[in-house]
Amino acid sequence: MRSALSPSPRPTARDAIVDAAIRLWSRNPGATFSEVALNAGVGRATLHRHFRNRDDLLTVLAEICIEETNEAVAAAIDRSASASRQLQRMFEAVIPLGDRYSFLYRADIGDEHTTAEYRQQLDRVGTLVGELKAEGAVAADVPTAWVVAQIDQLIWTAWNEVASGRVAAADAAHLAARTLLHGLGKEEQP
Amino acid sequence: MRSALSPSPRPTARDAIVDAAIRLWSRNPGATFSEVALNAGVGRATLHRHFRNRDDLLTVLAEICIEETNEAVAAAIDRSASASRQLQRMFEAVIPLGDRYSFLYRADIGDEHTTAEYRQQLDRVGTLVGELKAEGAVAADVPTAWVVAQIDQLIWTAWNEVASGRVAAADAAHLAARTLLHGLGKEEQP
DNA sequence: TTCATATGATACAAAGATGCCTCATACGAT
DNA sequence: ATCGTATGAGGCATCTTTGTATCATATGAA
Repeated sequence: MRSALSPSPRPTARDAIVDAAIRLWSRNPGATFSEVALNAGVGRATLHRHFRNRDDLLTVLAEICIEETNEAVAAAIDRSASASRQLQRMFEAVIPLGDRYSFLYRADIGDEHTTAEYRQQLDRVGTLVGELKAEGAVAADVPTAWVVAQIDQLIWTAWNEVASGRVAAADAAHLAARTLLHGLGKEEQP
Repeated sequence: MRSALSPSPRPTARDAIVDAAIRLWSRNPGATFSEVALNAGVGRATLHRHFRNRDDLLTVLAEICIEETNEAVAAAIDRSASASRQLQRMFEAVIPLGDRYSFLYRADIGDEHTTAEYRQQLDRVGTLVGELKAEGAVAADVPTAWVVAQIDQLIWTAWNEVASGRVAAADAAHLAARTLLHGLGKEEQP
């Protein structure tokens, strides 16, 4: 009998499927189950054994994404630092993840639990925005929802520009933070 | 015989299809041809008479979008004004169009001509960015590609925030321009 | 009225995706 | 070595979508 600590007996197949699905659906959201199985190097039957249907797999992917993002953010954030510093660290931690999870932007997740967790992530960003405002880094008259939307978009835009080679990976996080806080005009205090 | 000026004899059906497809695919990009036909109030056969297949319809929609966007921008831009002013006017003109054409963001257009025209639109924005830099409204050290990407994203983000009621429609364009040029930090010169 | 054309309803075949099943096999734990 | 389990290959029935064709009808122009 296997240890109670590893609920999945042979995780290789499952992991291969998850990886293949992420890789494949990033380029083609309509890729079929057969293609995913082929790309994962497993039989289509095996895929159905692990994931009942498309939505099931998609939900699992979304939850993995959310979990990994939470971990990355938690590891990067230093709550004793200034809010601006936290913002910068968050950009650094999350932008590289865009590579793995950009496809979720086009997919629509039906699962309630997943969407709830996503909303919770946005809420946490909202809290950070509140701190940014309190700190004076963000103007109080700007709607918080607008700032949150900008942060969200900046992450994907930054990843996209890095992925297409138009912006250096090392610059992305700083560029994103600068864009949000100071805009792209000439800096008054260099 | 019909006038040579109107190549489409009875434009109502075609227009109804286009409208329905835009409306439907905005919410569900995977909506079927039958659904589009039903929603347009025409038979599925009629739909096939006007558009050979899905890609055909999608390409036409994309071209309509590009055309309308070009017209809106052309009508709004006053080339004798400052680049900053032109940017603001462009935001004003284009943000409301997001309502009609947001679904194109998730669709992938295979048609070469269409993608070429889209790239051309981005090039025009790039030119405007060049003028913004020359004018000193945008810092010279920021990659032009980054600025273009920001403008592109701002349009959709702005529309989305307006559509969801979190930001007033009247504020959107100004907020977008401010975000891009000055960021969301406290303004040094109020 | 008469005629051409667009349309709606319907049917049909082809293709693809999906979900489920079976069976022989390879692998790991014991 | 043995046993249990996951897997791969393949088959199969079903469902949906798609593209096409047919035919009767409505509409608009002459």
